[in-house]
Amino acid sequence: MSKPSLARGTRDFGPEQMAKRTFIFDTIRRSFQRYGFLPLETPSFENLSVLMGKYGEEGDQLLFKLLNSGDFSGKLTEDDWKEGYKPLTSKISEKGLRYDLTVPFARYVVMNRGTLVMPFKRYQIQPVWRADRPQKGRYREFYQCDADVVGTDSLLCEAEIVTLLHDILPALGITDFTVKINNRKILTGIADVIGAQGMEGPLCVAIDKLDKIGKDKVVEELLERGFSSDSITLLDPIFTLSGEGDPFAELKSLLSGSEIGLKGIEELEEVWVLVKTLGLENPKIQFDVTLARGLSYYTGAIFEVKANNVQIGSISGGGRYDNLTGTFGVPGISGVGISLGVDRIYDVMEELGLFPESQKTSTKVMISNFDNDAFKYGLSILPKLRNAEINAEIYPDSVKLKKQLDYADRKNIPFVILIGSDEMQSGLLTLKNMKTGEQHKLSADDIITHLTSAAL
RNA sequence: GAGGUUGUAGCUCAGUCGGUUAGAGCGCUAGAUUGUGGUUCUAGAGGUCGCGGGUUCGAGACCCGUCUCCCUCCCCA
Repeated sequence: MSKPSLARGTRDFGPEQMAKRTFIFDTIRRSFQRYGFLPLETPSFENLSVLMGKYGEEGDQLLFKLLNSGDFSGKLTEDDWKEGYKPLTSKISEKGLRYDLTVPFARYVVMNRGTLVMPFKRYQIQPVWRADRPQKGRYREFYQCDADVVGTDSLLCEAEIVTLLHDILPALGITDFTVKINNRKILTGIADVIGAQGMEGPLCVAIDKLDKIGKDKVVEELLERGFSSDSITLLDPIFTLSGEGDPFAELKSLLSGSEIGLKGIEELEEVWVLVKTLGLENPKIQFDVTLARGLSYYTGAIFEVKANNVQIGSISGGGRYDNLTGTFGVPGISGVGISLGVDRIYDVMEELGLFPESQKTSTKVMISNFDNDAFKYGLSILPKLRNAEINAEIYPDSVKLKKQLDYADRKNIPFVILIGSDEMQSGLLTLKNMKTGEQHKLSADDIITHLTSAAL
């Protein structure tokens, strides 16, 4: 017999936490629905052939792989062991836990493309798993809330993602946030212009750290990653490019030699215009050339949302992927989406004290259990309360009143009905208000009326 | 995956240089109070000192391994 323990990076959610989490889920779901997204659920695990290769090399490593069931090692040879763990893994594992909701969604779209109404807008709220090393705000099991549109190139989708975020976050009480936006095409353009074609991958990784480690360290890293010093010199104006003034105009002259780079800027300008047309006042959006995001499938706009004044990573991220379904044999379906991290949003709200008070009350009234006769009498009252839509319970054991009231107190139950011989004889039950301590003798019907109208 | 750090009662934590029976606060249980919660008082229960090995006459403390928490890198929600 060993002490029970939680698997690394996982958590239980007690009743109190669940009340808060449900609040977050409900708020997000309501906004998704208001924008016309339809619900979808996909399995917790998928064939590895679906998941592998979609998140870069790093991502493949972070996939939780499921060991084949049964005699998974029966057909292995000595050589299989000697080849190392990577080839071995593919021989003993064919399935893995989902890493995000976007790839399973792409799989779903491909498999159902004949029946879907295009453009298809879906939302999906489910847990995902990553074999990461846990840290503050980083878990191995966490929920994502995704909303994606596939089957249209319209930049309205990007603009609607911006307004959607401005709907959800303030509804949760998070008012101080920044939606950072960039475009992969701009990053590609930069790589072209500085003579490092095709190297936007490593360029992104390094440039992404600018605000964290500073220009000098970024330059250092770029040199290590094989960029020539000429290229880095050409990159210089990018470093000094700030969100102020008209960064687009500045960038345009820098990228004048790159068709794709200019396209990226054009797209972003269009998004800005659409956001304004949609009537969003004081949009908290910021163009950030250094925003890169590692996920390899993004091709257009990329988003990241940061809650300000808290030490927690981004609470949301997303972007446009032109060819995600291409890897499943169906090219030409463009999609764009956003993913919100409930667990990080929870941490942010906890840190800022944003959860509304008194969500705790679940039972409104408890019937006491004085003795066997009173218990039976109470059982006849209980369904009347419930039929009147009042959350009610009866104490199951005939123990001392002290204990029963203590139970009600600790469970935050605002009212208790006391039933003894007097009450049974007269039919007038004692209703006790746990907050004020007041008691009144009332008929069962009057109690129902009173509880239905009571503010609590 | 690399580095650092933590682990003692349900919770938060003391525990000196390696030395007798490992402590406190909070919580929990019971009573003071035979039909009344929160406050108060009294009593009580509760420990494989993360786990495994080692050094020692003797280990909660020292050494090695391992797991876990938290942190940095990498990457991400």
